[in-house]
Amino acid sequence: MSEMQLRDALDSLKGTGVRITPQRHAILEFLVGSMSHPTADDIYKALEGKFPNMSVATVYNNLRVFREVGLVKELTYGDSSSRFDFVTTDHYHAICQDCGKIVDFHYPGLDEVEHLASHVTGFKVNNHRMEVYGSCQDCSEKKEAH
Amino acid sequence: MSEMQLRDALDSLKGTGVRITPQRHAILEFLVGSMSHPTADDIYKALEGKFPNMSVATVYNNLRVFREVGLVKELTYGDSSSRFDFVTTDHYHAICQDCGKIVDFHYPGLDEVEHLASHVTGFKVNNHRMEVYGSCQDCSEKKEAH
DNA sequence: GTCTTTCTTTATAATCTTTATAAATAGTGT
DNA sequence: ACACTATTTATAAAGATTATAAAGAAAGAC
Repeated sequence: MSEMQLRDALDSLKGTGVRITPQRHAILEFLVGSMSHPTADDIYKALEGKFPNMSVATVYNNLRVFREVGLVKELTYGDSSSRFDFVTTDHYHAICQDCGKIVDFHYPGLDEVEHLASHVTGFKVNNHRMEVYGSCQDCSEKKEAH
Repeated sequence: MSEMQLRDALDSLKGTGVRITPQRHAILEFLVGSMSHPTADDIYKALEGKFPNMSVATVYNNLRVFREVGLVKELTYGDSSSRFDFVTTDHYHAICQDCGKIVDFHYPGLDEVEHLASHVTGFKVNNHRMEVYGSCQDCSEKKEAH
């Protein structure tokens, strides 16, 4: 199924006139297969084996291209570096403040919030972002055991 | 009324054993009076006149102290630098993707989301974050006029 | 298949934000 | 006013991201 996602992504790139290079292919493939919301550097390191000469700039450039086309979302938390998430279906993130783990979860409709916000602020609202913060199961258990 | 907020904030600092220096006073005062969600550099520049010798590190250090005490929230969006928001009542942000303007708006309860997330992921959820993105009134009008 | 054009990659340096360090300075309670 | 300790300052360092220019590779035309 993730192969289908990858193929769709590649088609979508072709449709917008973006060239498909081996590096782009590999970055997309890694993102689709990754459940871990990697940083640019994670991706760079992960592909070092396959592309020993690849530049960090290439990773950043292509992540920007993917973001502009809408294939990838950039997540910015408190920590220093952005994380990147392949856009599949709408989901939100639960983030552990102790170990940094990120877990996806679904929630039906926050459209109402968009409508209210639009009404109150006069904005034309396109999308929104939401996360919940706390301690994941492992970390809460560790804390309870002192 | 913002004087009251400032006094409360200073009291709250004293209560936690944090010393009140002229720099801290000024940074808090600026944050309370500012509706613009400034960056650390904005604050630094704004106080240059009053404190010609103040170091950037002082601004960062104190913003961290304020954040740890809970007086200030750090907002990280896609752009390079964090913004800082004096915590008053719970509110959310609408962010213009064209001009960067940030407008506050209130929304009753997203507690339900926290509960669901907690149930689905096993997290102990402490808090959440939400923003809506779009075009502010000025920018949408400009776009319609071609 | 080859050519040509244009986009992309690479390597490197530069920029910008944020943090670390150590010495000098200033709050706070007594 | 004194002493203790936190804070500020100045500076340097770290880390992430972007800019630049030359070399290399996609994609379509022939």
